[in-house]
Amino acid sequence: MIKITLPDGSVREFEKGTTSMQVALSISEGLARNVLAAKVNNEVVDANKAITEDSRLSLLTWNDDEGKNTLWHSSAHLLAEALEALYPEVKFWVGPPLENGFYYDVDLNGQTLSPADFEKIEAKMLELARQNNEFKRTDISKADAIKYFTDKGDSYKLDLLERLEDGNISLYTQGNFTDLCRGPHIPNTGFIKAAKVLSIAGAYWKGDEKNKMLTRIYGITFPKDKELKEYLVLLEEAKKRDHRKLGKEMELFTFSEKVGMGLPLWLPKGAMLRERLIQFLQKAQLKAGYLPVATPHIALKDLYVCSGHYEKYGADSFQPIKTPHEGEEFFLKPMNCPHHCEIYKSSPKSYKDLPVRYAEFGTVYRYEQKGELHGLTRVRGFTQDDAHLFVRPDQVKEEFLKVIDLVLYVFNALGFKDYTAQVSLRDPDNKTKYIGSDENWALAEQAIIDSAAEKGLKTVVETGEAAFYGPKLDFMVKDAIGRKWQLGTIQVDYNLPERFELEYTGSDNLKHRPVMIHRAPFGSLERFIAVLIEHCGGNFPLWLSPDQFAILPISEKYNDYAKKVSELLNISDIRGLVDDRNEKIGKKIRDNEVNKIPFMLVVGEKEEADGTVAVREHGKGDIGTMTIEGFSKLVQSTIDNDFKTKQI
RNA sequence: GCUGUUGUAGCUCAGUGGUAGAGCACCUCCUUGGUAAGGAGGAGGUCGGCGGUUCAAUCCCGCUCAACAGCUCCA
Repeated sequence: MIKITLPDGSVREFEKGTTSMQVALSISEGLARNVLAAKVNNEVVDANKAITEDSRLSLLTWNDDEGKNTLWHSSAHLLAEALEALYPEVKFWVGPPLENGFYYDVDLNGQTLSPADFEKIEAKMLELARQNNEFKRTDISKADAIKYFTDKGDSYKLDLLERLEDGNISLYTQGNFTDLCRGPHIPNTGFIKAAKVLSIAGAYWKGDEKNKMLTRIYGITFPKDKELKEYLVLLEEAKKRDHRKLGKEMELFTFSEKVGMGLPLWLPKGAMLRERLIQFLQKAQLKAGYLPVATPHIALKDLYVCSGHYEKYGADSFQPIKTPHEGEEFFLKPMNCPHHCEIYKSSPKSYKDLPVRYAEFGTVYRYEQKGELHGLTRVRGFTQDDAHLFVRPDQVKEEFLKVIDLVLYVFNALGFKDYTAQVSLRDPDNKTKYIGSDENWALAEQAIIDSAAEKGLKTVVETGEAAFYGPKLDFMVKDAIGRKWQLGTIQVDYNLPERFELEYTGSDNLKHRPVMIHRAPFGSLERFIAVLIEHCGGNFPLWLSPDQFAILPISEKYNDYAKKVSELLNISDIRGLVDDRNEKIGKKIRDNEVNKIPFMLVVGEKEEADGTVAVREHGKGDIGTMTIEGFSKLVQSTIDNDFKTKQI
C-alpha cells in the first residue's frame, strides 16, 4: 500500500501502482470525468500513470493552467492527426501549447492552406476526438525511435531525436497518429469537445531565417462547446476595443508616413486626454514630495558613454547627430536617468537631503525594429512618466512603500482593479553578473518583498529575472476583458550611482553612495493610453474624457443658449462641445452617442425659458432635466466617485 | 531585419487591360424638427511611390515604402 496526500492535506491509502485516475474515481465519478492530468510530487504526468510510492497528488482539470496546457498539448497532436488524415504528405516539426491554445509547425510539402480549409480541419479534429482514442505512451529506445521516424519519412523528428538521450524517449499514439513526445497527455481525445483553427503563419524552422519556412497552424480547443463560443465572443470584443481602431475613430492620435513610422501624432482630443493624465499624476507627485525637473531631448555622446547606454544600445539606436564642430556628436536621449544623475550632481548632497525625488515627463527615442512597432504600445518616440529617487540604502523600503501607494492610487483612479506584483530577484547561483554589494542587494530584495507583502499585493517572485543593475517590481494588470498587460515598474539601480560617482555626505562626515530607484506608474503615456483605451473600450472615466458633454440644440433658434451653457460649464472646468449642425435632434443624439460623449445636453424652448438642460447619459439615455448648476454638480460627483478610493 | 497578406476619396470598402464607384464625413440649399440616421444638389482621387511589359496599366511584372499578422514559447 502507498499513501497519497491530497491538496487538502488528507491522506488516503491505495494499492501500489494505482493511477491518478483511479484515485479520482474513488473520490467521485464527476471529478474523474474532468481529470485531464495529474501532478504527482510537483511533476505533471498522465492521469493513467501508475503511482509507485508515497506521493502528494493534485488532480488537474480545466480550471488549472497545467490542465489547460495538457489539453492543448494533446489538441496539437489531434490537429496533427487531422492534418495527416487530410494531407498525407505533411511532415511535422513541433506542436506546443500556448497561453491561449496551441500551434503545430508543419511542412505541407508544397500544399497551401487558406482560411477556407480551416473548417475542414476542425471537422476532422472533432470527428477524431469523438472516437475517444486513448493517448497511449510507449517508452522506446533511441534506435527504435530513429527507425520509426526514418520509415515514416519524418526528417524533422529525426533532427529532434538527435539531441535526445537514449532511455528517455517516448512516443504517444492516439488513433492512427504517433508522435515523438515527452507528454503528458489527457486520457483520451474525447475530452476535446470544441476545436477552432485560428490562423496560419509562416515560421522558420528552429526560428532561424536561413532555414526553411514551415507553416504554423494556430488553434484552440475546449472541453465544452459553450466555452469556445465565449472565447470567440471575447476575440470579437478585443477587436472592437483595439486602440488603433478606436484611436482613429475617436480622433485621438494618428501616424504619418512623412513623419515616420512609430512616431505618434497626438490629435487635439488625444492630447487633451494626455494632458489630463499628466496633470493628474503631477498633482499626486507634488503631494508625495517629488521635485519637477526638465531636460533636453539630446545630449552629448559622453553622457551615454558614462551611463553605459552607449555601449549597450549605441549600435542599435538612432545614429548620432553631427554638428559643424569636428568630432562633436549628440544622441537622442533613450532614457532620462543620465540627465537626472547630472542634476543630482549639480550640488553637493547631505544625508539630510535624501531622499531626493526628480520627476519629469520625459520624451525618449529608441530605434525599435520595424517589425516590433505596434500602434501605441511599441513606438520609437514616447513620453515616460519618469522619476528617479536618490535614497540612502536604509530608505529603500520606505520609498518603495510610497511608490507602491502612488501606483495603486493611479490604478484605482483609472479603474484597473485586478493587478499582480511581479518581483524580479537575482539568480542566487550566479551572483557575479550583478553590480552592487551583496548586502545592498539582500537589503533591497528584502525591502521589495516586504513592501509588496505589507501592501497586501498579490505577488509572483521571479528568481533570476532581475536586471544586472538591480531588483525590480513590475505591475501586471488585468483589463476589463481579462487580458494581462505590464504597466507600472519600480526598479532599484546600483549601477548608475556608481558610474556617475554620485555621493552624499553622511552623518559620519564621510562620502556615501546613494541608491537610485527608477519608477513609472504609467510606464509610458503612449502604452498606458493604449491599454486604457482597450480596458474601457473608449469609454473613458469622465474626468479623462476629452469631451465631457455635447450640447444639442433642438433647432438653430437655441444655438445661442447652447453656447451660453457651454461657456458656463467651461468656467466650472467642465469641457465639451456644442453640436450646432443643421440636423434633427435624433441625428445629433445618434452621432454623439456613437462618439461616446459621456453626457448630452438637449436644449430647446423649455430649457432656455427655465435655464435648464435635459440630460442624456451615454449608454443610459434620458436621465431628466436639471439646472446648469445641477448638471455641474452631477459631473463633479461622478468624478469624485471615480476617485473615491484611498488617497495618498 | 526575415516571411506572408494588404495599400483605390477624410473614413469604411466595391471595381475594371481602354485613366474609377458606393456609404459615411464635408460644402450649398430646402427644412427649424423634442431624444439613435429629414430631403435635394455639389465638391473631392496622378487608384502608396518608382521602373518595366503593352497601342493602352489602377489592374500584369520587378523594385520600393507603409500598414497588418507571424518570426520568443524547441517532443
